[in-house]
Amino acid sequence: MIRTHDAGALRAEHVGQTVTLAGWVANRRDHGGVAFIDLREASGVVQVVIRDEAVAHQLRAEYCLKVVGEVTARKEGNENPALATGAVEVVATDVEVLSASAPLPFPISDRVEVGEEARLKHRYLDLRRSGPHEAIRLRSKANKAARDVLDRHDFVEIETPTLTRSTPEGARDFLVPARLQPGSWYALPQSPQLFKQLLMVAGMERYYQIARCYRDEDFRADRQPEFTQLDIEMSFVDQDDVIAVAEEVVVALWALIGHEVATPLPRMTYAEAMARYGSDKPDLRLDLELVDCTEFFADTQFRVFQAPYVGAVVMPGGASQPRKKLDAWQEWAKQRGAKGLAYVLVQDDGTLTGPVAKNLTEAETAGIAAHVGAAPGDCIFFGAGLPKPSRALLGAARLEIGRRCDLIDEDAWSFLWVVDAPLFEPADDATAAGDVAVGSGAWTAVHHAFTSPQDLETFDADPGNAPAWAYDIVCNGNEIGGGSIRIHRDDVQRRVFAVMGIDEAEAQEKFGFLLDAFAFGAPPHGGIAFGWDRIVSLLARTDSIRDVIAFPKSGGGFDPLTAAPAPITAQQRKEAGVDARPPEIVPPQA
RNA sequence: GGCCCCGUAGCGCAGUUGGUUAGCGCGCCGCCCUGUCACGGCGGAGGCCGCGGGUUCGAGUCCCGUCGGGGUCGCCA
Repeated sequence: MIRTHDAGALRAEHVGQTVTLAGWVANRRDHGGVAFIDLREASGVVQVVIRDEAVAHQLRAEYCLKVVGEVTARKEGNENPALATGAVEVVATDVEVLSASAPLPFPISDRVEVGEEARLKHRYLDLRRSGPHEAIRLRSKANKAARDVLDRHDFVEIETPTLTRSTPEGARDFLVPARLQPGSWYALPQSPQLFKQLLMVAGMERYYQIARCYRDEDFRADRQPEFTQLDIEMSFVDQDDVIAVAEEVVVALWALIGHEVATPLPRMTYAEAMARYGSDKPDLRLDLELVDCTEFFADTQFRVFQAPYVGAVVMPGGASQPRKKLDAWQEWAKQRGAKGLAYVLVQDDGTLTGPVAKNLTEAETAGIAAHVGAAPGDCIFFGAGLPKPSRALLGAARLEIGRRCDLIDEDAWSFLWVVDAPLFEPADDATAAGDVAVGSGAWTAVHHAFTSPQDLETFDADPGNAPAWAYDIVCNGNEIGGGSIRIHRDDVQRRVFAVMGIDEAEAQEKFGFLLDAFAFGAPPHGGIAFGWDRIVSLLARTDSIRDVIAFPKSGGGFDPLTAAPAPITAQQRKEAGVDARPPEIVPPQA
């Protein structure tokens, strides 16, 4: 090592020692006859005193230096309590510039706000800043914590292919041309799902992997085209076994930031989550629930409330909102595709006002505040229509109320399992809401096609009401992981495909290798996958998963650092076989 | 794909109703400075106001288009 000591580790006990340090010029204060350099490296910062003006004068920000000098105690009054090393300084006897630095595109300072575009383009500089730097280190610790837990339980870490077969899962595949078979393509895996099930057939019994996954979908705030899952699969287990292991991982992760997670974590059924919170990932830091008013308004004269579902959510103190704000709520609701957001204001004297109030009968007016738990001064928002979209709107309103009224404790950690999700949902979202008859049998898997029904005998008789062995873990309103018990019998798997409209030939074409494997004594198995980027961003308390990815992509899947994706040469095109014409596919005659 | 917001110096931003030479802070360059720690002082350089078109005597400012970024809904098991 070039250095003998870590700069950030120097303390009073080192006084008198001659040390060699190596690091970067974080800051320089040149006084002419004497100059001070804040030397920064991974361990921290220490002040270096340079008395040779000629040496000090040439130094600039982010020069990489080797410094030889003596650790001395700072004179009384010169200590810097803001620095861990603030009691000492290093008086340089020799300064060597290991590497000069060009003027920086942005300051490497924790005090200065820098735009994301600039940061990502020079991410190697951004990562010199303490915040981004620590986030990446925390991620490494999270990886280790998970590995330690799983290793303790005899899990085997196994890598699965990233060049694989395109399979019709949820999202669009990234495709890679196969040079040796022009016209044929690999797909990058959306997750190691099928491989981990094959590993169970292979008798590995307990598998895990910190796995990169690829999905070619449109961008959203916290989405990256490549992202990471902690992927886990176990044989001979039921739902409780998987949940127990997952909870151990969660406990170890949050211990990294000094938070003790109390287990077992609470559980809630999917149906309950939707009914009480209008979400399959309720944020329980917010103590506010939807109230079902369908029965209450069963005989209402108000046409808007003559609907299969009427629900409400209360905004505490919302009655005093100016008209402008109430109008803004309408805009907010319209932006989410709703017609609007009906509301009633409960005045301090208990009377009801607002456009909806005059449409209510005397009995309704008298009872509604008590029914929804509204106090004088509150605002009651209503959603009416089909249950699914109405609850979704109220669920979103609930969160918006939480934000606007500052009802969410940002320091709290709230975990829960959402269990008993339905196996299928109608494929056509227009019919998804419930009271419209769905005739075609066009069902799609809520979780994925390999999730086991809870009742293996009856699930295909009434697909819309068949519960699955599926479970999601939710933290502060974020789904941080999800899993299921899988189907291990090929006859059950074929019946599930049949409900989804995947016929034998298609099943064989897409998943033949999995179905084949299941023919050879496949063990009962199940697992879970954690959204690793999201989890680390929660631990690091960053807003975006980009902050916990070393080299993230910006919008549109563009990498500002390497400028990928980029055009390829004609020669590359030719060699890759990108333009190869596939043989004519003749559609089978019906 | 729909909607909303933002593109002005290396970075962060201001720029009035459309009106002289487009400003501020930081950074950068030069000089000065022996106890600073976001050191300080003096001086200086640096702008296709994202791009293209239009309106106008005149556009950073108004209009249309386009590109880039961010958010949001759709989508993403």
